[in-house]
Amino acid sequence: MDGSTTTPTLSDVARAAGVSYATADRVINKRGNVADKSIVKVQQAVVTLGYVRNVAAANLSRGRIYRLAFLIPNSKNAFFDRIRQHIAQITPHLSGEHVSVDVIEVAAFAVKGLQENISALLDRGFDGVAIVGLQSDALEAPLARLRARGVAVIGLVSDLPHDFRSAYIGIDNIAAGRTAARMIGISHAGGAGRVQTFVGSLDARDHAERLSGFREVLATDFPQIDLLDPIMTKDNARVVKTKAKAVLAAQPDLSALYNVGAGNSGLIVALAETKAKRPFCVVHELVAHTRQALLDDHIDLVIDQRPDIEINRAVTLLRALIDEKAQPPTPDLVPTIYVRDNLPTDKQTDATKVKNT
Amino acid sequence: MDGSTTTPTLSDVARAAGVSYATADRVINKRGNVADKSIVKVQQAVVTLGYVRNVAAANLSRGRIYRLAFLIPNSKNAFFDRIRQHIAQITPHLSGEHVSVDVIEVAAFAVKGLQENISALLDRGFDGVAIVGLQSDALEAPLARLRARGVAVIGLVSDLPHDFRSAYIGIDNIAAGRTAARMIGISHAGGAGRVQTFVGSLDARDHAERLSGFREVLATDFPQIDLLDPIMTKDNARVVKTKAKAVLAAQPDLSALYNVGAGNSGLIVALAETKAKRPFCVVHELVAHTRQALLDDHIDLVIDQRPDIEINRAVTLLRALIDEKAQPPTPDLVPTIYVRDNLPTDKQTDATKVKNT
DNA sequence: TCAAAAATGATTGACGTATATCATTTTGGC
DNA sequence: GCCAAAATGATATACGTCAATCATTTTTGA
Repeated sequence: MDGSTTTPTLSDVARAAGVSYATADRVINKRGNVADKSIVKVQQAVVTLGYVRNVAAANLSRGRIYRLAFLIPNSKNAFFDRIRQHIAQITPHLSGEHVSVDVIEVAAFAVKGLQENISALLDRGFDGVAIVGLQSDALEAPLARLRARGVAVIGLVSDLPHDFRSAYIGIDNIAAGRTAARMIGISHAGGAGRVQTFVGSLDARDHAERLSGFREVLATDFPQIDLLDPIMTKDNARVVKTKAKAVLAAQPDLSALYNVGAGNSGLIVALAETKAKRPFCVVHELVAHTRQALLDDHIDLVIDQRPDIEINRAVTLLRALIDEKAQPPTPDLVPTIYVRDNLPTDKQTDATKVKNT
Repeated sequence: MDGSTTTPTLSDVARAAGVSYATADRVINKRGNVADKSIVKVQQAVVTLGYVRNVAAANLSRGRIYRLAFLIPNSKNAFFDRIRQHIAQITPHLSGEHVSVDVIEVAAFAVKGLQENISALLDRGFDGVAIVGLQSDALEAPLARLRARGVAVIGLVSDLPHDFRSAYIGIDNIAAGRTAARMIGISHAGGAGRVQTFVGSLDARDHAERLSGFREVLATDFPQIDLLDPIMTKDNARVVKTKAKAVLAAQPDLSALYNVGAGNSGLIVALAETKAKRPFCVVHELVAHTRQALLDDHIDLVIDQRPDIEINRAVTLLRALIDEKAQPPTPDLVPTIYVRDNLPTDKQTDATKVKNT
């Protein structure tokens, strides 16, 4: 419809600007030694022609590969396993597009360790880095140095100090907490109730945010539901199990239960071993055992952040940042609610492929 | 870690196979006039070297652009508006990657019209087509002809006859119906109830599937909830409104309501105008008015299929099919549950961008 | 005004593939 | 063992960009 005008090349730009190809190239690639007026002429030609450089050709020429790094906590927890696994799965496909991905394991939740790992990235020649972050001033200096070298930096799952990264990819944890509360509210059908929450640590920003969102909605929209003080678990499954068993025994009229953090395997065991009718249960992150618990009817709801999608986004975004290219509008990441009926197929066990007939 | 072995080129393959570049090329691009033993030698070299052709270089060389078409019903409904809008938004970004997208409007739900539109694609030189399909034998012949020309064909949102497309991108509608039932069940907190469903037409495969999934779960897991016979609406908002008002008046003890199909704007008006305590309401597809209805507390849940994600997938998948390239493992599309607390930002009104600092 | 410095132009060879041409070698049929 | 047909090799150009070199022109400043 709009005429098949071929996309303009840098030669076209040079011609339109009335300069040589060499000069246009010097402007585009910021090689210096160009008069200001030439720069202006080229820039104008770029906008009037709508020139956008052919990244494929550019990469072909310079033999570029995108060197990416992911800093992931070394927690042996199922959620991060899922992340690591997904990265491993896409790596071979990415190498076909000339992007290499290194996963760097970081001591979990240790500011110092993360800080050192970030500093250690400096001379490794990465083009972009995605970091499962922490909110700490101590990270600002190393991040600033990294970015000064031209490395693209984004926060993943858990954010970094805002001014020291280009973007954050992850869900809104306040919204996640609010969603949990909404669902628990719905499950009470207007009746009264009593809810117990489990929290890893309130120093973890995501936990604190979820809990505050949860409280908000419960207080505002479901005042007839009592909220007990949260139980601290350090995200440890054994702790969760012990404390959950104690609570279930002590509070037989508990109507709902929300685990803000990790350690769900302990919770699931505790619930499975309870004879009495169990409370309505909401947890976070779909992994093998929470999936199974949904199917076994030991829990009711899983709120998931779809880390696989987050990782794909991170790769795409880092590439765009490295190429200094605009991103197309991207569907939002939202806290995803799973019940036993809308589960994705289990990729680990079940290898469903697209049929290429 | 694994040594920075450069990716092998076709010249490497030729050398390893002991043939000339020209012959290797003849094999790779199926130009014919090659002895069988040469074909074998080249193919072996390909696997031992792990050669994968550099698509970027190939496209650069042949100046290829991917010509894609989307066949979308011309329904003036908000859901398809959303699809059209998303396509329009990504089009400029895609053209930067040498893919052109044409949207072709098709008379809604008319087999004949769809059939003719598919036939009309034959000589338009498309490389790939995504079709919001119908299950009808009448489509088989034109689809077969299209694919015989080497055009990649996939079903979108609503599937095509299975053997005549390479893949289907859309949600599992049985799962969607089951999910609706699960949520309605939860909202009853074990109590009894009575549910009214609204259906556009049982000839529409997606509606029929949703309803059957819905029935299944309700019968199995929530037998104490009565399911009334579905009300037919032809997906017409006015019809929905009239019938909804009638039902709400006649059945004051209705505990839940599920609209399987379209016409939600009518339903929302009917609910807004009802004085009595309204039943628990579940509908499909997040658009401006269902979003607003969630916020206004006129409905409780929206089950969405995230058409924007589906479209992105369609584009990616078509490209992979055209290039005869393997797809990386892709996160599943699942029916997404929205409450008022986990809504995505509204792209229409609210332009949140990634900050590039 | 002249030399030095700065800017510009012209040109070239990669990168990996597609595609074409033409010459040469091998094969098959009789 | 000869000829046509089939297969193969050798080679060139193009795609759009990057990166480099060298020659030439323009500007600057004392």
